[in-house]
Formats: sequence, C-alpha cells, structure tokens
Amino acid sequence: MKVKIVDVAKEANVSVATVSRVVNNIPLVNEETRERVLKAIKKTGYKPNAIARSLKIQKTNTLGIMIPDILDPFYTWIVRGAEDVCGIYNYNIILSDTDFNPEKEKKSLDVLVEKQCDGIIYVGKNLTDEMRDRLTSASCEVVLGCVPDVTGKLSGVLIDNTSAAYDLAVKVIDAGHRNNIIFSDENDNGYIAEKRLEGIQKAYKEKGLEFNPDQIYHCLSSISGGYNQMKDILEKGEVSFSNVFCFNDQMALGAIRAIEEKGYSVPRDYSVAGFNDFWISEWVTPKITTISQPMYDIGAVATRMLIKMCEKEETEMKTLYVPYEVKVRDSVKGISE
Amino acid sequence: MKVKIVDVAKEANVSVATVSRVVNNIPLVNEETRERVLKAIKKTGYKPNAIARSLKIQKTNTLGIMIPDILDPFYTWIVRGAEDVCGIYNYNIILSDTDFNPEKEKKSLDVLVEKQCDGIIYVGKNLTDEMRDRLTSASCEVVLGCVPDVTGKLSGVLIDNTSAAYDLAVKVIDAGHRNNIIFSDENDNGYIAEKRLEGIQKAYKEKGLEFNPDQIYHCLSSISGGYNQMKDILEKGEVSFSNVFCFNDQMALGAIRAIEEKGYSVPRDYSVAGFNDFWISEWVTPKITTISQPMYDIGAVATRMLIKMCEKEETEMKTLYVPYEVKVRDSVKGISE
DNA sequence: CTGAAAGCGCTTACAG
DNA sequence: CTGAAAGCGCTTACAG
Repeated sequence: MKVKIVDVAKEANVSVATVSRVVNNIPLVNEETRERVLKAIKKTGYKPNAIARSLKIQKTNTLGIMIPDILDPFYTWIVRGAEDVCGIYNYNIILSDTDFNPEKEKKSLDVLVEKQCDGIIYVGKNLTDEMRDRLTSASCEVVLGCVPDVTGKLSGVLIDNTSAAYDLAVKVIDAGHRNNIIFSDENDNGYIAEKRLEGIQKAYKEKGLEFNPDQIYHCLSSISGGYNQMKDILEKGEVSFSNVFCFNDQMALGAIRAIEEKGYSVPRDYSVAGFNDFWISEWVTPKITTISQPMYDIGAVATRMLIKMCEKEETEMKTLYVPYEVKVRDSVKGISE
Repeated sequence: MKVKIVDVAKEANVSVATVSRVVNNIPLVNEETRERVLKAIKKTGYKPNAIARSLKIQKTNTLGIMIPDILDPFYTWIVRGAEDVCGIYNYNIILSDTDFNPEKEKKSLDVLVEKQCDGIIYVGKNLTDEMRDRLTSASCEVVLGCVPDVTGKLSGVLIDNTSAAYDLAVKVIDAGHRNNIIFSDENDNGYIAEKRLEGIQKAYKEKGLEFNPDQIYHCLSSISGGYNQMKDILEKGEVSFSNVFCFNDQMALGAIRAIEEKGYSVPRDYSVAGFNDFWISEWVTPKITTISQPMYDIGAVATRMLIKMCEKEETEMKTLYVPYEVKVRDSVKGISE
C-alpha cells in the first residue's frame, strides 16, 4: 500500500496540514515539529502524490510538446532544449509525435489539455487556421515553435526562413549557379516551404534570374526521399541544373549519394545545398553547405517563454526570431563565406 | 473558466453521475439521456479533467521513460517505438533524459513516481545495484530496456551483446584482422561495454589470439569522441592495428574521418567496425559495417510489456532477448557475409 | 505555530 | 435507468 500524507501525520503525531507544510517547505512550522515530520517521512518512505496536489492547486507542472517526429534530429534537438529548461524549473514533458497528421494533432492536443498540461509547445512546418484556433482557445498556455501565428494571438520562436533562404540563395547564385532545382517538402502548402521559396525567389529576382515553378520537386524530406528524387532526375536526364536546394540536410545527403552513385561527384559535377544543419552534416563527405538553425535554443527559449506564461510572469504574446547562420562547407562549388 | 462535469450536468438536466457514465461510455444509460448529455457536452465544450479522474481511479495512463539522452539516435528510436505503442493503448509518455548521471536518474525516478506514472521504462547502458533496488521497490511497474536485471526481479528487453560482439569479432578476425583496438565507453564499468568485451574476448580465444587490455580505449561515445581518440592514436603513431571495434556507429564515423584526415583510407589502410547501426550508417562513405539492433522494437516491446503489467494482464517477470544482425558493409576490409 | 474542514473534479457502489 | 453521496490525496483559508 502506498503511504499517504495521513500516514505520516499519524506517525509524527501531527495533522496532515502540518505535514503538507513541511513537505512544501512552508516556513511557519516549529523546528522541532518539522524534524519530527521529516523523520516520519523518511521512516514511512512517503512520496507526495503529485496528481492529488495538481488537482488541488490546479497546476501540474507538466508541459506538452507536439512535434511531427522525434526521429527527425531537427525536432529531437528542440525536445532536448525544452527538456533541459524544464529540468531547471521543475517541469516535465509529455511527448507527442504527430507525424504531420492533422487528426493526430487534434487528438494529441485534446489529450494534453485533458491531462491538464500547464502549457503546450506546438512545433510544426505549418499551422492551419483550424489548429491555430484550437490552440488559441485551448485552456492552457501555448507557444509555437518554428512556425508563427500570423494573427499574433500566439507566441512563437523561429528563424526567419525567407531571409535565411535568401542569404543562402544569393551565395549560391553568386558562386555561379544560375540553374538550380529545389527539393521541397512532399507538398508545398506549408508555411516553412513557402517562406523559403519566397526567399529563393527574391534572390532570383535580384540577380536577374527567372524563377520557374517546374524547378520545384516535392519529395519526402528524408535521406531516401532526396535520394530517390535525385536518382529519378538523373536517370531521366531531362533536367539540367548545377545545384539543388534541399529543404533539409537529410534530403541533401540522399541527393549527394544518388549523384555519386551515377558516377558523378559533388561538388565537382553537381552542387547540393541543404537546410537546418543536422548534426551529421559536417561529418559526411562532402560536408554539407547549409543553413544552421539553433534548434536546441528554439526548444529552450520556447519553453522558457511558456513557463513564464504558466507562472504569470509574462502575459504579452510575441513572435521571437532567433538567429540562423549560413554554413559554407563543401557541397556547393565555388561558394565563398 | 473551465467547464466541468457539473456544468454539463446542469445543462443536460441530469446528475454528474450520468454525465460521467456517458463520458466513459458505460452502456447502462438511456439512449435519449445519452443524446441530451452528448449535446450538452458539445455545447459547453466540456473536456474531462484527466487529473481528477486519475486521482479517483488511481491510474494515470501515463508512462515515464528514463533514457540517457534523446539526442543519441539509438535512444530516439526506442522512444519512438514506445510512443507508438502508447498511442495504440491510450497512454502518454513523460520523457526524462538522465545523461548517465546517477543523481539525475534518482531525481527523475522520484518525479515519475510522484506524478503517479503507471509504469516506467528504464533505459541505460548499465544498471547499478542501487538503481535496481530503487526500481524494484518503486510503487509502479517497471521494464528495463537494453540492460537486464540479473536478479530477475525486473523485466527487460535487449539484445545479447556478448554474442553480437562475438559474431562481429569472428567475422572481422576471419577477414584477417588479427590486430584490433577497441573504442569502448568513457568508462568500462557498464554492463553493455562489459558484455561486448566478453564477446570479443571469446572470439579472440577461439581464434587463438591474445587479448590485451591495452587495446581498449575509453572515449566519449560520440562522433567527436571517436574522432579525437583516433586522431590522437594516429598522431602518436605508437599503436599498430588494422581494425578498430567501436562500441557505437558515431564513434566509428568519427574514427573514419580522423583516419581520412591523416591521409589514409578506410578500409584500404584501416578498417573500422561500428555497433548499433544508426540510421546514417549506410549513407556515409564508407558505409559502416556494424551490428544492427532493433531499437524501435526494443522500445515498442518494452512498452507493450509494461502496459500489460499496468493492466494486470501480465505479472510474470522476464528478460526478453531480441534479435540483432551483423551488417556487413564497406568499412571493414576483407569481411564477408 | 497548529489543526479541522472544505474543496479540487472526477467515479462508483449503493439505493431506488 | 438515474441520482445522492462518499472518497481519491492533497492544500489552504480560517480559527484558535
């Protein structure tokens, strides 16, 4: 049988109120009494029931985090950042993979709300109006990661995808690549893909290049997604290009392998640019030129904001843009810092 | 204000008991009444408070998972396996990174118990007696991942590390590598490192090779850990070897890069064998020869066992050994399937 | 400084 | 088929 507060109260010959006070470090307890209670706690092996406490104080000290897929290192780092901050402030995290699946997202949100999470971090590549409304009207605090709420009702932490893509594209174009293709997401109706496309188009415009939607390919944002797409292109041999912009580094790595498999070399014959800078990118050959995002920080900052909101230290909503960095490495020919 | 069960009871002109019954799908409710309640729920936007429910029914439908570090893809896959199984049975997961830190482990266990997790999955490279005792006497169900309880009191899911290392070592030795070094963990007092060492030693013995503890190097089990160690060895130039056994693929990748950086080639000049088969291993050059573990399955199976225990469908403790596979790829010279 | 008591939002035996 | 009431294990205003 689990020991509960009344058991230690009996053991220490005090009321449950007193036990509660020493457990919660409330000062106004006689030192002797405190000692006695402490001893009783140790003797009985009492562990407070956080569920009962939560029900009473209407606070669980747990946060929910909704991410597409913990297996994608991009999101893994966000979760780690979130967890570390939670550790500091004595919160815990309920993890929920949503697989870009709207049904899973809805269900996940409901469960997290029902489990009385004090707050929820929603991370994704896109935020539908419906999801935004649900999050806005949820009975707990919410912070977005990687995606903003254009209506300004929800706080968020992310990078400026347009300007990041623009910066990269300018460098790539300046390196002489006037003929690029793009490996975007499976479907391009997502916020992030859209913004990055905007950035690339802006660079094209400035550099006097024509942007043609045919240059966009939609593939799975995984290594094999990039691999298969590139293999297909090379085998058909109908497209000419000197560089491919991949919307994440996994796709870039896959594309590189497909190119090599066909007997070509990166960056000698084809260049490949990535995005996100996952932790392997500087350990593969060639090292991938990419945009690095402070994923860990995005998770950490979003969590800190959320906790502040949960503890009413912060009530103002804001969208925070964190810095990114162009990582010039070896997979794009002719590019300079 | 959050709407609670009494609010919908009023709205539907029934008692809270009746509302509770329809919420929980208890059959003995008049169809009309049910309709009325359902309507009231929809109208009020009622969401049950799972915390209150948990307190009453003494079950939270949440599991805790203690892992060293979610950033290590090995553990990431375990978590994903766990989460998917949780999704099926309507459980949630509280994630807890312990960083191989005993203090963090203790604290984490306490918190998970206090938050009334129905069960806990403990994943690690080692299980100290103290931790085993704490887990055994915890007031919730426990399943171990990757590490067994030698006393048989706790269930576990893992591969047979000794025989896996043995199988790999035999192949490597048969390929002509009679001069190997080993990159183990930072400290070798862990269960997994010990078992793998045993496997290698067994192979040595069978093949008539002499095993010398000097061949073991202790480094961080990360890419840079393997990289730095190998760089150091090569620069000092005092050790001769033709192959290095790395106790995970990250170290192997790092070692490969260090070797290449010194102007050598893998596997032409040196061979490198990995362990665990993380998802990048067949996409790097050279592809890493390694042991693949069904990480996802370990997480999934452990979780299924745990849920069965939580729901009293299973009470017998058992240690389950799941199959591993030797993945012969390109990083070890002369090796055959 | 300490305790009795109400109440957090549910579920469920019990009675009808 | 439905409802009144007890109780899950805590916290905390209130009284002393």
